[in-house]
Amino acid sequence: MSRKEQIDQVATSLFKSRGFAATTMRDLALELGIEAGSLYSHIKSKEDILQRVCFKMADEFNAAFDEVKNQDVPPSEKLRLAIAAHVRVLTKNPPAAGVFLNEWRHLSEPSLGKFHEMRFQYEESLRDIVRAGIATGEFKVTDEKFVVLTLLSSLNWLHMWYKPEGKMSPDDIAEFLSNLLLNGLKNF
Amino acid sequence: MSRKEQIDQVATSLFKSRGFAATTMRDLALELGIEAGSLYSHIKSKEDILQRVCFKMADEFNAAFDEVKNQDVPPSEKLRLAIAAHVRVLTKNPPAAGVFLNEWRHLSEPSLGKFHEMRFQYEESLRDIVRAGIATGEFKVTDEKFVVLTLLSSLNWLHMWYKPEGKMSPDDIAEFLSNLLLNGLKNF
DNA sequence: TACTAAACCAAACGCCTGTTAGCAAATTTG
DNA sequence: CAAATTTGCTAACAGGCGTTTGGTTTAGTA
Repeated sequence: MSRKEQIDQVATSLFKSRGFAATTMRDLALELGIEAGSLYSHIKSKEDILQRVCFKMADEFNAAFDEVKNQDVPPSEKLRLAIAAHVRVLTKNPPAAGVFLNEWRHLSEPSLGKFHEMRFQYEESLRDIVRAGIATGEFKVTDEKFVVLTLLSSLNWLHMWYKPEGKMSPDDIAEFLSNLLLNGLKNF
Repeated sequence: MSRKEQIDQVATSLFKSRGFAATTMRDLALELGIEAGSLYSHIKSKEDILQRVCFKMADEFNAAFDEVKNQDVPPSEKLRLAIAAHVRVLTKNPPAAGVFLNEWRHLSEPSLGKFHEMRFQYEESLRDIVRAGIATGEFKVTDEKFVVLTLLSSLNWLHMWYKPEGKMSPDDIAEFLSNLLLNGLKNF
Protein backbone atom coordinates (compact mmCIF):
# COMPACT_ATOMS: atom_id res chain seq x y z
CA MET A 1 0.00 0.00 0.00
CA SER A 2 1.41 3.36 -1.02
CA ARG A 3 1.90 6.16 1.46
CA LYS A 4 -0.91 8.06 -0.22
CA GLU A 5 -3.33 5.20 0.23
CA GLN A 6 -2.25 4.88 3.84
CA ILE A 7 -2.96 8.56 4.41
CA ASP A 8 -6.40 8.16 2.85
CA GLN A 9 -7.15 5.21 5.08
CA VAL A 10 -6.09 6.82 8.34
CA ALA A 11 -7.83 10.05 7.36
CA THR A 12 -11.00 8.10 6.60
CA SER A 13 -11.13 6.62 10.05
CA LEU A 14 -10.51 10.03 11.64
CA PHE A 15 -13.09 11.73 9.43
CA LYS A 16 -15.60 9.15 10.47
CA SER A 17 -15.02 9.28 14.19
CA ARG A 18 -14.42 13.03 14.61
CA GLY A 19 -15.94 14.45 11.45
CA PHE A 20 -14.14 16.14 8.56
CA ALA A 21 -14.18 19.67 9.98
CA ALA A 22 -13.05 18.56 13.42
CA THR A 23 -10.10 16.58 12.11
CA THR A 24 -6.93 18.64 11.70
CA MET A 25 -4.02 17.90 9.44
CA ARG A 26 -1.87 17.82 12.58
CA ASP A 27 -4.09 15.10 14.07
CA LEU A 28 -3.75 13.12 10.90
CA ALA A 29 0.01 13.58 10.75
CA LEU A 30 0.38 12.58 14.40
CA GLU A 31 -1.52 9.37 13.74
CA LEU A 32 0.92 8.59 10.94
CA GLY A 33 3.98 9.55 12.95
CA ILE A 34 5.05 12.41 10.67
CA GLU A 35 4.75 16.19 10.56
CA ALA A 36 1.72 17.96 9.15
CA GLY A 37 3.67 19.60 6.35
CA SER A 38 4.98 16.26 5.17
CA LEU A 39 1.49 15.22 4.14
CA TYR A 40 1.67 17.62 1.24
CA SER A 41 4.31 15.55 -0.50
CA HIS A 42 1.52 13.05 -1.13
CA ILE A 43 -1.77 14.89 -1.24
CA LYS A 44 -3.02 18.10 -2.76
CA SER A 45 -5.24 19.33 0.05
CA LYS A 46 -7.44 18.19 2.89
CA GLU A 47 -10.52 18.16 0.71
CA ASP A 48 -8.55 16.21 -1.86
CA ILE A 49 -8.67 13.25 0.53
CA LEU A 50 -12.37 13.63 1.12
CA GLN A 51 -13.07 13.71 -2.60
CA ARG A 52 -11.14 10.51 -3.22
CA VAL A 53 -12.93 8.67 -0.42
CA CYS A 54 -16.40 9.83 -1.44
CA PHE A 55 -16.11 9.10 -5.13
CA LYS A 56 -14.37 5.80 -4.63
CA MET A 57 -17.27 4.65 -2.50
CA ALA A 58 -19.76 5.97 -5.02
CA ASP A 59 -18.02 3.92 -7.69
CA GLU A 60 -18.23 0.80 -5.55
CA PHE A 61 -21.95 1.23 -4.98
CA ASN A 62 -22.53 1.70 -8.68
CA ALA A 63 -20.39 -1.28 -9.62
CA ALA A 64 -22.20 -3.55 -7.17
CA PHE A 65 -25.57 -2.35 -8.37
CA ASP A 66 -24.74 -2.76 -12.05
CA GLU A 67 -24.48 -6.50 -11.55
CA VAL A 68 -28.05 -6.54 -10.25
CA LYS A 69 -29.66 -4.09 -12.63
CA ASN A 70 -30.15 -6.24 -15.69
CA GLN A 71 -30.91 -9.58 -14.13
CA ASP A 72 -34.16 -11.11 -15.31
CA VAL A 73 -35.89 -11.82 -12.01
CA PRO A 74 -39.11 -10.60 -10.37
CA PRO A 75 -38.94 -7.15 -8.72
CA SER A 76 -39.06 -8.52 -5.19
CA GLU A 77 -36.12 -10.77 -5.93
CA LYS A 78 -34.28 -7.96 -7.62
CA LEU A 79 -34.81 -5.77 -4.58
CA ARG A 80 -33.35 -8.53 -2.42
CA LEU A 81 -30.28 -8.60 -4.63
CA ALA A 82 -29.95 -4.83 -4.57
CA ILE A 83 -30.16 -4.79 -0.80
CA ALA A 84 -27.53 -7.51 -0.57
CA ALA A 85 -25.23 -5.58 -2.92
CA HIS A 86 -25.69 -2.38 -0.96
CA VAL A 87 -25.00 -4.10 2.35
CA ARG A 88 -21.92 -5.75 0.95
CA VAL A 89 -20.37 -2.44 -0.01
CA LEU A 90 -21.42 -0.85 3.27
CA THR A 91 -19.86 -3.56 5.40
CA LYS A 92 -16.70 -4.04 3.40
CA ASN A 93 -15.30 -0.75 4.66
CA PRO A 94 -17.44 0.79 7.41
CA PRO A 95 -15.25 3.86 8.01
CA ALA A 96 -15.29 4.79 4.33
CA ALA A 97 -19.03 4.15 4.26
CA GLY A 98 -19.45 6.49 7.19
CA VAL A 99 -17.52 9.25 5.45
CA PHE A 100 -19.44 8.69 2.25
CA LEU A 101 -22.76 8.96 4.05
CA ASN A 102 -22.07 11.77 6.52
CA GLU A 103 -19.16 13.91 5.37
CA TRP A 104 -19.94 14.46 1.69
CA ARG A 105 -21.52 17.80 2.52
CA HIS A 106 -18.08 19.24 3.17
CA LEU A 107 -17.26 18.83 -0.49
CA SER A 108 -17.22 22.10 -2.42
CA GLU A 109 -18.33 22.72 -5.96
CA PRO A 110 -18.07 21.27 -8.51
CA SER A 111 -17.53 18.00 -6.63
CA LEU A 112 -20.61 18.55 -4.53
CA GLY A 113 -22.90 18.87 -7.53
CA LYS A 114 -21.43 15.81 -9.16
CA PHE A 115 -21.92 13.89 -5.94
CA HIS A 116 -25.56 14.91 -5.70
CA GLU A 117 -26.25 13.75 -9.20
CA MET A 118 -24.61 10.38 -8.72
CA ARG A 119 -26.69 9.77 -5.63
CA PHE A 120 -29.87 10.77 -7.42
CA GLN A 121 -29.17 8.30 -10.20
CA TYR A 122 -28.56 5.53 -7.72
CA GLU A 123 -31.80 6.24 -5.89
CA GLU A 124 -33.67 6.49 -9.15
CA SER A 125 -32.53 2.99 -10.09
CA LEU A 126 -33.91 1.70 -6.82
CA ARG A 127 -37.19 3.50 -7.42
CA ASP A 128 -37.38 1.78 -10.81
CA ILE A 129 -37.34 -1.59 -9.09
CA VAL A 130 -40.06 -0.60 -6.65
CA ARG A 131 -42.18 0.86 -9.45
CA ALA A 132 -41.87 -2.41 -11.34
CA GLY A 133 -43.00 -4.30 -8.26
CA ILE A 134 -46.00 -2.05 -7.88
CA ALA A 135 -46.87 -2.54 -11.55
CA THR A 136 -46.86 -6.32 -11.25
CA GLY A 137 -48.89 -6.11 -8.04
CA GLU A 138 -46.15 -7.74 -6.05
CA PHE A 139 -45.81 -4.67 -3.83
CA LYS A 140 -48.97 -3.33 -2.26
CA VAL A 141 -47.57 0.10 -1.58
CA THR A 142 -48.15 3.17 -3.76
CA ASP A 143 -45.47 5.70 -2.90
CA GLU A 144 -42.19 4.46 -4.35
CA LYS A 145 -40.29 7.55 -3.26
CA PHE A 146 -41.15 7.06 0.36
CA VAL A 147 -40.32 3.38 0.16
CA VAL A 148 -36.86 3.96 -1.26
CA LEU A 149 -36.18 6.69 1.26
CA THR A 150 -37.08 4.35 4.11
CA LEU A 151 -35.18 1.49 2.57
CA LEU A 152 -31.98 3.48 2.25
CA SER A 153 -32.44 4.95 5.70
CA SER A 154 -32.52 1.57 7.33
CA LEU A 155 -29.53 0.39 5.32
CA ASN A 156 -27.40 3.46 5.75
CA TRP A 157 -27.33 3.35 9.52
CA LEU A 158 -25.53 0.03 9.32
CA HIS A 159 -22.01 1.43 9.41
CA MET A 160 -22.75 2.90 12.84
CA TRP A 161 -22.90 -0.39 14.63
CA TYR A 162 -21.63 -3.09 12.23
CA LYS A 163 -18.48 -4.82 13.44
CA PRO A 164 -16.75 -7.31 11.11
CA GLU A 165 -16.01 -9.57 14.06
CA GLY A 166 -19.69 -9.75 15.05
CA LYS A 167 -21.73 -12.91 14.70
CA MET A 168 -23.71 -11.79 11.65
CA SER A 169 -22.13 -11.88 8.23
CA PRO A 170 -23.00 -9.25 5.63
CA ASP A 171 -25.17 -11.81 3.86
CA ASP A 172 -26.98 -12.62 7.11
CA ILE A 173 -27.64 -8.94 7.59
CA ALA A 174 -28.86 -8.51 4.05
CA GLU A 175 -31.25 -11.43 4.41
CA PHE A 176 -32.56 -10.15 7.71
CA LEU A 177 -33.16 -6.68 6.30
CA SER A 178 -34.79 -8.04 3.16
CA ASN A 179 -37.19 -10.15 5.18
CA LEU A 180 -38.01 -7.29 7.49
CA LEU A 181 -38.71 -4.85 4.69
CA LEU A 182 -40.52 -7.20 2.35
CA ASN A 183 -42.55 -9.23 4.86
CA GLY A 184 -42.60 -7.04 7.94
CA LEU A 185 -42.23 -7.78 11.63
CA LYS A 186 -45.42 -9.81 11.73
CA ASN A 187 -44.77 -12.12 8.81
CA PHE A 188 -40.98 -12.19 9.00
CA MET B 1 -39.15 34.63 22.52
CA SER B 2 -36.10 35.78 24.44
CA ARG B 3 -32.88 36.72 22.69
CA LYS B 4 -31.27 33.60 24.08
CA GLU B 5 -33.95 31.36 22.60
CA GLN B 6 -33.59 33.17 19.31
CA ILE B 7 -29.85 32.52 19.32
CA ASP B 8 -30.47 28.84 20.02
CA GLN B 9 -32.92 28.61 17.17
CA VAL B 10 -30.73 30.26 14.57
CA ALA B 11 -27.72 28.30 15.78
CA THR B 12 -29.71 25.09 15.48
CA SER B 13 -30.50 25.68 11.86
CA LEU B 14 -26.86 26.53 11.11
CA PHE B 15 -25.56 23.54 13.02
CA LYS B 16 -27.85 21.33 11.04
CA SER B 17 -27.00 22.64 7.60
CA ARG B 18 -23.26 23.23 8.05
CA GLY B 19 -22.44 21.09 11.05
CA PHE B 20 -21.37 22.23 14.50
CA ALA B 21 -17.63 22.41 13.83
CA ALA B 22 -18.06 24.24 10.54
CA THR B 23 -20.33 26.90 12.00
CA THR B 24 -18.47 29.89 13.42
CA MET B 25 -19.70 32.29 16.04
CA ARG B 26 -19.24 35.03 13.47
CA ASP B 27 -21.55 33.21 11.04
CA LEU B 28 -24.11 32.93 13.77
CA ALA B 29 -23.79 36.59 14.75
CA LEU B 30 -24.09 37.68 11.13
CA GLU B 31 -27.32 35.77 10.79
CA LEU B 32 -28.67 37.61 13.83
CA GLY B 33 -27.44 41.00 12.68
CA ILE B 34 -25.09 41.54 15.61
CA GLU B 35 -21.38 41.16 16.39
CA ALA B 36 -19.82 37.87 17.50
CA GLY B 37 -18.79 39.20 20.89
CA SER B 38 -22.33 40.29 21.66
CA LEU B 39 -23.46 36.68 21.73
CA TYR B 40 -21.65 36.21 25.01
CA SER B 41 -24.04 38.51 26.83
CA HIS B 42 -26.57 35.69 26.41
CA ILE B 43 -24.73 32.40 26.21
CA LYS B 44 -21.83 30.80 28.04
CA SER B 45 -20.06 29.18 25.12
CA LYS B 46 -20.58 27.61 21.73
CA GLU B 47 -20.97 24.16 23.18
CA ASP B 48 -23.43 25.60 25.67
CA ILE B 49 -25.86 26.04 22.79
CA LEU B 50 -25.30 22.52 21.54
CA GLN B 51 -25.95 21.08 24.98
CA ARG B 52 -29.21 22.91 25.34
CA VAL B 53 -30.47 21.77 21.94
CA CYS B 54 -29.46 18.16 22.43
CA PHE B 55 -30.90 17.71 25.90
CA LYS B 56 -34.07 19.59 25.13
CA MET B 57 -34.74 17.21 22.26
CA ALA B 58 -33.90 14.22 24.45
CA ASP B 59 -36.46 15.44 26.95
CA GLU B 60 -39.07 15.75 24.25
CA PHE B 61 -38.49 12.21 23.03
CA ASN B 62 -38.75 10.89 26.56
CA ALA B 63 -41.89 12.87 27.31
CA ALA B 64 -43.60 11.64 24.14
CA PHE B 65 -42.60 8.06 24.85
CA ASP B 66 -43.74 8.16 28.47
CA GLU B 67 -47.31 8.60 27.33
CA VAL B 68 -47.05 5.37 25.36
CA LYS B 69 -45.07 3.28 27.81
CA ASN B 70 -47.78 2.25 30.23
CA GLN B 71 -50.74 1.87 27.93
CA ASP B 72 -52.42 -1.49 28.12
CA VAL B 73 -52.44 -2.53 24.45
CA PRO B 74 -50.86 -5.40 22.50
CA PRO B 75 -47.16 -4.98 21.62
CA SER B 76 -47.80 -4.37 17.93
CA GLU B 77 -50.20 -1.58 18.77
CA LYS B 78 -47.81 -0.17 21.33
CA LEU B 79 -45.07 -0.14 18.73
CA ARG B 80 -47.37 1.79 16.40
CA LEU B 81 -47.94 4.35 19.11
CA ALA B 82 -44.23 4.60 19.86
CA ILE B 83 -43.45 5.14 16.19
CA ALA B 84 -46.10 7.83 15.97
CA ALA B 85 -44.71 9.57 19.07
CA HIS B 86 -41.19 9.43 17.71
CA VAL B 87 -42.24 10.79 14.33
CA ARG B 88 -44.20 13.58 15.97
CA VAL B 89 -41.14 14.83 17.85
CA LEU B 90 -38.94 14.43 14.80
CA THR B 91 -41.20 16.45 12.53
CA LYS B 92 -42.12 19.14 15.02
CA ASN B 93 -38.68 20.68 14.73
CA PRO B 94 -36.59 19.10 11.96
CA PRO B 95 -33.49 21.30 12.42
CA ALA B 96 -33.31 20.51 16.13
CA ALA B 97 -33.89 16.85 15.32
CA GLY B 98 -31.00 16.97 12.87
CA VAL B 99 -28.68 18.45 15.47
CA PHE B 100 -29.82 15.94 18.05
CA LEU B 101 -29.14 13.05 15.71
CA ASN B 102 -25.91 14.15 14.04
CA GLU B 103 -24.10 16.73 16.13
CA TRP B 104 -24.27 15.23 19.61
CA ARG B 105 -20.79 13.78 19.17
CA HIS B 106 -19.31 17.25 19.51
CA LEU B 107 -20.44 17.32 23.12
CA SER B 108 -17.60 16.89 25.59
CA GLU B 109 -17.67 15.08 28.90
CA PRO B 110 -19.60 14.85 31.10
CA SER B 111 -22.44 15.83 28.78
CA LEU B 112 -21.44 13.21 26.27
CA GLY B 113 -21.67 10.35 28.75
CA LYS B 114 -25.01 11.54 30.02
CA PHE B 115 -26.27 11.75 26.45
CA HIS B 116 -25.15 8.20 25.68
CA GLU B 117 -26.96 6.87 28.69
CA MET B 118 -30.21 8.65 27.90
CA ARG B 119 -30.17 7.25 24.39
CA PHE B 120 -29.49 3.76 25.67
CA GLN B 121 -32.47 3.95 28.01
CA TYR B 122 -34.71 5.10 25.18
CA GLU B 123 -33.61 2.28 22.93
CA GLU B 124 -33.97 -0.22 25.74
CA SER B 125 -37.60 0.81 26.19
CA LEU B 126 -38.21 0.12 22.52
CA ARG B 127 -36.51 -3.25 22.80
CA ASP B 128 -38.86 -4.06 25.68
CA ILE B 129 -41.81 -3.60 23.38
CA VAL B 130 -40.34 -5.83 20.69
CA ARG B 131 -39.42 -8.48 23.25
CA ALA B 132 -42.98 -8.47 24.51
CA GLY B 133 -44.23 -8.93 20.96
CA ILE B 134 -41.90 -11.86 20.44
CA ALA B 135 -43.08 -13.43 23.70
CA THR B 136 -46.73 -13.25 22.67
CA GLY B 137 -45.86 -14.63 19.25
CA GLU B 138 -47.11 -11.50 17.54
CA PHE B 139 -43.68 -10.82 16.07
CA LYS B 140 -42.01 -13.66 14.22
CA VAL B 141 -38.53 -12.21 14.50
CA THR B 142 -35.93 -13.28 17.09
CA ASP B 143 -33.32 -10.52 17.26
CA GLU B 144 -34.90 -7.57 19.05
CA LYS B 145 -31.67 -5.55 18.99
CA PHE B 146 -31.43 -5.66 15.24
CA VAL B 147 -35.10 -4.81 14.86
CA VAL B 148 -34.86 -1.71 17.03
CA LEU B 149 -31.69 -0.61 15.28
CA THR B 150 -33.41 -0.88 11.91
CA LEU B 151 -36.56 0.74 13.20
CA LEU B 152 -34.71 3.78 14.53
CA SER B 153 -32.59 3.96 11.41
CA SER B 154 -35.59 4.28 9.17
CA LEU B 155 -37.19 6.86 11.45
CA ASN B 156 -34.11 8.95 12.06
CA TRP B 157 -33.49 9.76 8.42
CA LEU B 158 -36.80 11.56 8.35
CA HIS B 159 -35.47 15.01 9.22
CA MET B 160 -33.35 14.94 6.09
CA TRP B 161 -36.25 15.22 3.70
CA TYR B 162 -39.36 16.05 5.73
CA LYS B 163 -40.87 19.42 4.85
CA PRO B 164 -43.80 20.72 6.94
CA GLU B 165 -45.44 22.07 3.80
CA GLY B 166 -45.40 18.65 2.11
CA LYS B 167 -48.53 16.67 1.41
CA MET B 168 -48.00 14.09 4.15
CA SER B 169 -48.78 14.97 7.75
CA PRO B 170 -46.67 13.55 10.59
CA ASP B 171 -49.50 11.12 11.33
CA ASP B 172 -49.63 10.00 7.70
CA ILE B 173 -45.91 9.36 7.82
CA ALA B 174 -46.16 7.46 11.07
CA GLU B 175 -48.92 5.26 9.69
CA PHE B 176 -46.99 4.58 6.50
CA LEU B 177 -43.85 3.64 8.41
CA SER B 178 -45.78 1.47 10.86
CA ASN B 179 -47.42 -0.44 8.04
CA LEU B 180 -44.15 -0.86 6.21
CA LEU B 181 -42.29 -2.15 9.23
CA LEU B 182 -45.03 -4.33 10.66
CA ASN B 183 -46.50 -5.77 7.47
CA GLY B 184 -43.75 -5.28 4.90
CA LEU B 185 -43.77 -4.19 1.30
CA LYS B 186 -45.66 -7.26 0.19
CA ASN B 187 -48.52 -7.13 2.69
CA PHE B 188 -48.60 -3.39 3.22
C1' DT C 1 30.12 4.29 -4.70
C1' DA C 2 27.57 8.00 -6.90
C1' DC C 3 23.32 9.58 -8.44
C1' DT C 4 18.28 10.09 -8.18
C1' DA C 5 13.91 10.45 -6.43
C1' DA C 6 10.86 9.94 -2.80
C1' DA C 7 9.84 11.03 2.00
C1' DC C 8 10.23 13.99 5.57
C1' DC C 9 11.30 17.97 8.87
C1' DA C 10 11.42 22.61 10.88
C1' DA C 11 9.78 26.94 10.53
C1' DA C 12 6.94 30.06 9.08
C1' DC C 13 2.89 32.40 6.39
C1' DG C 14 -1.58 34.66 6.71
C1' DC C 15 -5.83 33.89 8.19
C1' DC C 16 -9.52 32.31 11.18
C1' DT C 17 -11.10 30.63 15.76
C1' DG C 18 -13.76 31.10 20.35
C1' DT C 19 -13.70 34.11 23.86
C1' DT C 20 -12.84 38.29 26.90
C1' DA C 21 -12.74 43.18 28.55
C1' DG C 22 -14.30 47.72 28.92
C1' DC C 23 -17.60 50.76 27.69
C1' DA C 24 -21.94 52.70 25.65
C1' DA C 25 -26.69 52.63 24.33
C1' DA C 26 -31.20 51.03 25.02
C1' DT C 27 -34.84 49.14 27.60
C1' DT C 28 -37.17 47.90 31.68
C1' DT C 29 -38.40 48.59 36.37
C1' DG C 30 -39.44 51.09 40.75
C1' DC D 1 -37.39 60.67 36.51
C1' DA D 2 -33.75 57.66 38.27
C1' DA D 3 -31.84 53.22 38.86
C1' DA D 4 -30.98 48.94 37.22
C1' DT D 5 -30.72 45.59 33.84
C1' DT D 6 -30.39 44.00 29.33
C1' DT D 7 -28.30 44.28 25.01
C1' DG D 8 -24.81 45.51 22.06
C1' DC D 9 -20.23 47.33 20.02
C1' DT D 10 -15.20 47.72 19.36
C1' DA D 11 -10.95 45.92 19.84
C1' DA D 12 -8.10 42.68 21.05
C1' DC D 13 -6.23 38.15 22.98
C1' DA D 14 -3.97 33.73 22.45
C1' DG D 15 -4.00 29.94 20.02
C1' DG D 16 -5.20 26.85 16.05
C1' DC D 17 -5.87 26.32 11.12
C1' DG D 18 -4.41 24.58 6.24
C1' DT D 19 -0.72 25.22 3.54
C1' DT D 20 4.03 26.64 1.58
C1' DT D 21 8.91 26.85 1.43
C1' DG D 22 13.60 25.32 1.42
C1' DG D 23 16.53 22.23 2.89
C1' DT D 24 17.76 17.42 4.77
C1' DT D 25 17.47 12.54 5.33
C1' DT D 26 16.35 8.06 3.55
C1' DA D 27 15.85 4.40 0.16
C1' DG D 28 16.45 2.54 -4.36
C1' DT D 29 19.28 1.83 -8.53
C1' DA D 30 23.18 1.54 -11.78
